Amino acid sequence: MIISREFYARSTPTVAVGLLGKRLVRTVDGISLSGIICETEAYGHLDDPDSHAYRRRTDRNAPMFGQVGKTYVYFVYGMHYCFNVVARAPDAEAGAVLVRAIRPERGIDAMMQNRRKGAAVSLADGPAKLTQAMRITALQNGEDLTKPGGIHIEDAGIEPTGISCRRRVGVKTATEWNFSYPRQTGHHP
DNA sequence: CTTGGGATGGTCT
DNA sequence: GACCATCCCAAGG
Repeated sequence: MIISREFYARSTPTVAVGLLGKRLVRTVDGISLSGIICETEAYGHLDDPDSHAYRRRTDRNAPMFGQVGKTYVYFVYGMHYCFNVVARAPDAEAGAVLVRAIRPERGIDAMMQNRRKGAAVSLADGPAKLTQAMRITALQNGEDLTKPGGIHIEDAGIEPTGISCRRRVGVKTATEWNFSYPRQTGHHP
């Protein structure tokens, strides 16, 4: 079942937690790539100095102010893309959830090729590794995640346990808006 | 295990 | 001109 738009019309941290255990599905070249979301990070608006949307609306961060349930993909460090889901409460102006890690399910061979890796380890356990494995680029910016097509998110019937909240990675603000849950056996993710 | 540096370019000041 | 919501590899404990 594809997740409907109402799911994304709640507070950004709530959606960040809610996305844990959901399945990210991407179809490219007729091949289905999928994985279970296991780490997310919430980014707000005026309440969040480290958010792209903190200062004002610009061409780049415009998706964070747009319709919820769509993607916000941006380019960083001159070579990487990060994949976000636009989500915010009805009374909020901007917000998005960075998906930092998935546990690959289908299309692992294709993901290894996309990542140029010979082994299925650490395929998508980082924001830029994830986009590389799933071939997500700026072309996917603004796509609707609530409809079948190139990319969508669906319920996987998983109820994550042992969710931990930590400070976000790579930013200054001490907001505990990073959410993850461990796999049943082994380490993170 | 941890630390440090290079790659590489768009965005905002 | 500085700053990145990063990754990878090499070197050191």
